[in-house]
Order: sequence, then structure tokens, then C-alpha cells
Amino acid sequence: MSKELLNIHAVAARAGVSAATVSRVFNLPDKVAPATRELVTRTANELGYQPNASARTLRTQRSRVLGVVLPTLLNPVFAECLQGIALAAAAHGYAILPAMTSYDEAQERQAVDQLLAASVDGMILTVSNPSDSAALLRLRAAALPYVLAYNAHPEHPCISVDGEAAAADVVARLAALGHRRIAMVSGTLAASDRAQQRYRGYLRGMAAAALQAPALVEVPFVATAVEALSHYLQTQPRPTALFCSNDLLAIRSIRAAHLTGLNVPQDLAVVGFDGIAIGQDLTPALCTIVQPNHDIGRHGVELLVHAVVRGSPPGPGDSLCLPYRFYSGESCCAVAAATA
Amino acid sequence: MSKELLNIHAVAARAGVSAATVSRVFNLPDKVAPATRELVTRTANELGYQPNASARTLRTQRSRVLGVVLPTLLNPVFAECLQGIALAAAAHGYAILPAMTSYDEAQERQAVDQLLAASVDGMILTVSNPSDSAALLRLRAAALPYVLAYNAHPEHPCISVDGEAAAADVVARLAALGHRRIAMVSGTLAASDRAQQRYRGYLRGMAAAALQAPALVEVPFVATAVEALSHYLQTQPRPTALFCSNDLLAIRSIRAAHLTGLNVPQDLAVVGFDGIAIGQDLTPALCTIVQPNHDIGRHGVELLVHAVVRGSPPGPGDSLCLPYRFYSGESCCAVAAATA
DNA sequence: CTGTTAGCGCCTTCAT
DNA sequence: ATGAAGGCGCTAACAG
Repeated sequence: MSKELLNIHAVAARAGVSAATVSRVFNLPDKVAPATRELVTRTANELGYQPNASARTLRTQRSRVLGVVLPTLLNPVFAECLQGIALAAAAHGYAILPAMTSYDEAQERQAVDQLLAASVDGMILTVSNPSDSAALLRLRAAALPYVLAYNAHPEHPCISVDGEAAAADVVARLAALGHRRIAMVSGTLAASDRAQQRYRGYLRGMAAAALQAPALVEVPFVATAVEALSHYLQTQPRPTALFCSNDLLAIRSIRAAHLTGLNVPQDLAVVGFDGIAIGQDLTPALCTIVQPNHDIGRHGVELLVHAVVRGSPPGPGDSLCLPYRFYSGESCCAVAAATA
Repeated sequence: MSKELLNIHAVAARAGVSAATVSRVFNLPDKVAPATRELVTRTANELGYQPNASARTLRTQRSRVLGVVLPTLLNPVFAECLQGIALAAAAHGYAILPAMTSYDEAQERQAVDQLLAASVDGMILTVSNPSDSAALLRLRAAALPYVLAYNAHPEHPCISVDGEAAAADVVARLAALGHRRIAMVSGTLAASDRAQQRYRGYLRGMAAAALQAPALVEVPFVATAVEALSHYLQTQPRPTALFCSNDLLAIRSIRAAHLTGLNVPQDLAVVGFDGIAIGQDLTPALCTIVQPNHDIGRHGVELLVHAVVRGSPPGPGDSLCLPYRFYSGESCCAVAAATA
């Protein structure tokens, strides 16, 4: 096949028109006579021609590509979100260019630089800490449209849920079920503004229920999380309920409880946060705060597409706080009379 | 900020050299005097300059981008694989452009077309059926390097595991544990060559153990899988072991068993396939065939990068059959004497 | 070792 | 309604 000559001129020559006309057929179909348009379209199809995206981008300064910066896909929360982003982007004629940062700020900055060089039209990102992010500074300096996902910050456009209210809500529900020793489990608190937000909500909820909050159970390393949690659950006094800052931790807590000989939820209620899809198929089904992960991605895309159309980047005022939902799974129940 | 003039000429002017020299500093650093190189590097950093990827692509016909075509990220298998792809690609200086197809062949073709127009240097894809795929024909016609992931087919370069052997292995192990009524559960068989491969292995294993294979339990719709499985488990004679063609189905089978009042593994052994990371943290820990999902992605990237370097696309001869591993999780045990 | 020159494929005024 | 011409930013020959 003469693959090398499959450019706009080849189509033009074959159709007996100029390159400009072919271009117009693809970009401004209304400005070309129906007969010519039909001819060019047919010729292009026969040859299997598609406009070269790089040349287009170079010329128009618009790539129809959105950059995506996420910590990892090994947490289903972000996989679900990326799926939402991918579908929404495709629906709007955009491609996506994702980069994974492993919760590392240096990699966040590097990813942003790379995506800037790729001429993306906008970026959706989840960063470790929006307050103090070199990556976000770059974006502002470049005046590139961007939205944060999951992060919440007054100075940036964000798609998020009110994690603080949700966490307080969880504690209130646990208290209403008779739990008094309610502990919170999280990963490295400093590495995630979401965890910090949820922790604030937890403290607020405990105060509102007039309960004393035991020390935060920080589980820094995923690999040893189950072990650390098992150890923790053997110390006295044991909590009757565990509020975990994410679903993966909740799942590991349930495992740790079993290894310790505790039944969930009878001996230990476990509540997660995130609403990963798989949680509902587990046994016991995971009790958790369900975030609209798919929609968080979708709204991020739509905000950016909208911004491109109107020509001005999204600002903090465009932030969206989406509703969450308490999923009353089987991993949580009223405290047993004996252990209360 | 004078964002518009941040091109190679701006750097050249500021450093008092020509654009060609700046270009060489970025592409052939050895061909420029150390002093000049240092000067240019410093100037570029001061200005925050990075070469424009589109222009580079247009000029060199190489984009340093790999296309990725996967069914969905809602199955952690593919999320884990994509994570592997993303990390490996980044390590080799490549970006990735993923597209999700929802197991739909029309979308597979569309994704390939879009990625071709984006001038990707190669593609990694998982398709419904490699034998009869319009998407793969396009790739061949375009002579673009590509590798299949998970798919196995003699006429294409593939990174896969021997699913048939693995499935036969599972059956042999279950038989050795005393199971005689071993049923297999899968999604729509026609929609996945992997499921078909595993089913062949199952049948082979049953024959080898001189056991009669009950009818395949096909669960077409994810939304109603638990319900369908619960119903199935109430019919007599019930199997003592279930071999599921993927881990998500295994997890749902375990749930269905519980809803039916059966204990896993005492009343029903459940074995999955895929080795999604979360399986090991479940209770009972999922017994499954562990595939190296991350490495499947990584090898795919490396095969493509290698091909670009040597200048010829990978062929069927470059296929890699990676080792799998039987993870002896808690969802499987010897058949109870009474139910055997 | 460095500068000059000529496009890569496309879109977009401007002219017809 | 269509064509001709220039340049987006970059790299690769070719000179010097």
C-alpha cells in the first residue's frame, strides 16, 4: 500500500479538488457544495484517509486530548473514575492521555510537564496536596484549563464530595447503632488531603456524639496493613467499630478481624469510604460511603469541554460537590449488648 | 507570561544560538560542545521550555505514544494491566493513549482508527476475538506494530498465559481434593476467546480425571449474576466445586453461595481465574489462577519499544507465554466426606 | 561544532 | 464555492 501518501493532497488529487476543499469538508462541511462534499467524503473513505492529528494540533493549537493525572489504577476508585473519564471524553470526541504518579509529588509535576508538552487541551488530576503543589502552579502559569478530582480546595476548580460531612455522618450512624468505641483507620494521613478531610469529619462526628476519639490508626504500608491491623485488634480496649478512610483498608480490616478471630459485623463493625463497585459483591457486603466515581470523571470532562468551548478556563467557582450515599452493607450492625 | 513564544526559537534567541543547536541539545546532546550544551540546557530550564510533542511527531513521524485498547477498567484485571503498561511506557519515555471498548467489536475498530489517526507508534490491545477482527486487519494494513494482551492466537504477536493448561490444572487439583461434581461458570462464552480457552482446559481436565462435565453455567449479565448463581446453586444435584472463568465471577459465586446458605469452602469450593490483587485480601481469600497482569502490560510495552528500535513490527514469533501460578486461597478445600 | 534551509500535514486568511 | 499561499514548531540534510 502507498501508505506514505495518504495525506490531504492525495485525497484532493484523487477527487480533483484542492487540499483546502478537502480540509473544509472535514472541518466546515457547510461551506462546501453538497455535490463536492459528497465526492470528497467518498474519496476519503475509499482511500481510508483520516486527517493527521499531530498536524492538526500543530496548526490549530487544539489537540482534542485531555490529560489525566491519577495516583494509581490499583485502587479501583481511580480505575472507575478513569473509566468515567474515558467514556465521557470519547463521547465528546476527545482522547485521553493518562499518567500515574504513585502518590508522589515529584511525579505529579513531571506528569504535568509532559502533558503540557503534549499540548493537551485540559487536565483532570488528583494530587496529594492541592495547597502546595508545584504541578498546579505550572498549570496556572500555562493558563491551561484543569479540574481536580476528589481533591477539594477553595482556590481550585474541583469535582468532589463533602468527605467531612460524609465521615461525620458515618460516625453519627455508628453512634446511633450503639457504638461508643469507634476508631478510625487511614493510610499515611499527610499523603492525602482526602484522608485529612475525612479525619476532620470523624472528629467532628465523635464530638457531636459526645464520644471520645481514640488515637488514629495510621497504616502506612499497604503490604503490611493486614498484619498491622491484626496486631491492633488484639490490643485492649478494642473498638467495636472501625471507620476506614477507604474501601481497600476496610477490606483489609475485615480480613484482619477474621485472622484475629473476630466476626464482622457482630464483634466488629467495619465501614469504608469510596464505594468501589466490588464492595457490594463481597461477603459481608461492604458498608461504605459511596462516591459517584464514574460521574466524578464524567463531570471533570464536561467541565473542561465546556471551558474549551467558551474559551475561558474553569475557576474555583465552577467546583462541583456531588452527592454521596451511605450504603448500609452487611459489614456494619448494631453493637452487641455484651460488648457495648 | 509570554506563553505564546515559548518555542525553540525563543530559547535559541535567548541563548544566542540557532534553533538547530537547541534541537540538537535535546536530541543529539553528544553532537554539541559541552559549554554550549550547558548554556542551552540552563536557558531552556529558566524559560521552562519543553519541545512541542506535536511538531516533533509531525516532523519525525514518531510520536512516542502507544495506543492501548482494552474492554473496560471496571474489571481490575485490565486496570492492573494498564497500570503495568503506564509504568513501563513512562520508563521508556512513552505516553499512552487508552481506549475502552466494552467488549464491543465495533468499538474496537473505531478505537483502532482513532489511534491510527493519532500517529501512535504501536498498540497493545485485548480484543473479543482475534480470529475475526476488523480492528486487527486495519492494523496489519497500516503495518503498525501491535501486540495482543491476554488473547492467544497463532497468527498474531500475543502476550498471554496458557489458560487451557491452567484450567486443566485447576480441575486436576479439585479432583485430587476429592471433588467429583465440578461445574464451570463463565460469562457469555462467545464474547471472549479467553473464556473459550479456559473452558477447553476445563473439559480436558474433567476428561483426564475421568469425570463427567456438567453443563457450562453461562452468566451473561453482570447485574443479575448473583441472582442467577443463587438460583443455580439451589438446583440438585449441586456441584461441590465451582471453577469460574474470572475472579469477579468467583467473588459473585461466593456471595451467591452465602445467600443460598452454603459455606465456602466447606459446602462449595470456589476457584477463580485472573489473580486480581484484591482477591488475596478477601475472606475467604480467593483461590485462583494468578496471571502476571502487571507484567503482561510491561512485556507488551517492551515488545513494541523493541520493535520500534529495530524498525520491524513484532510478529507471531515474538509471542510470549508467561507463567501462571495457582494461588491456594481459602475459598477452596477438600470435599467434605458427607457431601462427596 | 554550528548555522541555514526545507519541509512534515494541516488549516485559514485572502483572493478569485 | 473554490484555490493559492503561508506558517504552526520542529528536525535532518547540507554547508561552512
